[in-house]
Amino acid sequence: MSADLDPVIHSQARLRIMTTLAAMPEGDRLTFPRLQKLLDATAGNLSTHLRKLEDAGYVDVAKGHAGRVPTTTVSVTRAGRRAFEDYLAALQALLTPPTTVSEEER
Amino acid sequence: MSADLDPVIHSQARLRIMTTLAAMPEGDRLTFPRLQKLLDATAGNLSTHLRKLEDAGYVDVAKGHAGRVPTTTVSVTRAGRRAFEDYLAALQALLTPPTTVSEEER
DNA sequence: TCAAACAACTTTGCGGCGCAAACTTGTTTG
DNA sequence: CAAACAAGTTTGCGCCGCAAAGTTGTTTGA
Repeated sequence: MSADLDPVIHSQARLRIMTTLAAMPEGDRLTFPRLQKLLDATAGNLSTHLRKLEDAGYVDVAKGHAGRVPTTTVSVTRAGRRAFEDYLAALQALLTPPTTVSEEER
Repeated sequence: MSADLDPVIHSQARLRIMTTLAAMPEGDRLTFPRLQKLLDATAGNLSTHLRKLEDAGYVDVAKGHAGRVPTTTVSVTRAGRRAFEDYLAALQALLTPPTTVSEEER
């Protein structure tokens, strides 16, 4: 009945990633190191989480070059924003207890 | 800096358990089967999650007898309520992005 | 009266997840 | 040219969550 929380988003780390990215104006991107610092995550950790979000189509990970140094940048996709909104709605619903439980007895 | 989400609470299943129990008046208890039905969980699943919450001191699991049938009842502890509130606060904080990121460059 | 079905849990087994250490590739500095 | 550094990625391992199977005790029905 009640929608499940998207497991791709429901995890401390990825939830923070999504929150951070979704707060930016559409189209804006963050560099990998910047995001890493913001979240205070290890690179390895961030890398694997980003991969998962990417596999789900929630973020776009692009390898570009800043000067001659290869730099990875990240942004939310439309689908990502949508999934995040859905997640928030589901969370809201979950945190609202079933309003004085229906009258089905034991 | 930002407080972490209590991992004991941050999980679809246990979050729902805590939400349900915390919505009840202090001292009220739910039977195991009732809770199981409310959450639409398997007994095994519910059992292990309750154990974890119990180990953390967040719920009180009592084995009593209804008539002559042994019945397990559950309720939140004071510590549980407190932990749940803390969790909600931490979640709120997490979902509020770092308000236009501090001016530490690159 | 005794066995078969049922109720209420608990334990087990296993696949998947998240983490940091270790590795890779490329760049700058002494 | 080597040593240190930066930016990621891959690997290995321990923990987690799930449902199937098991346990204990009770009710039903032949």
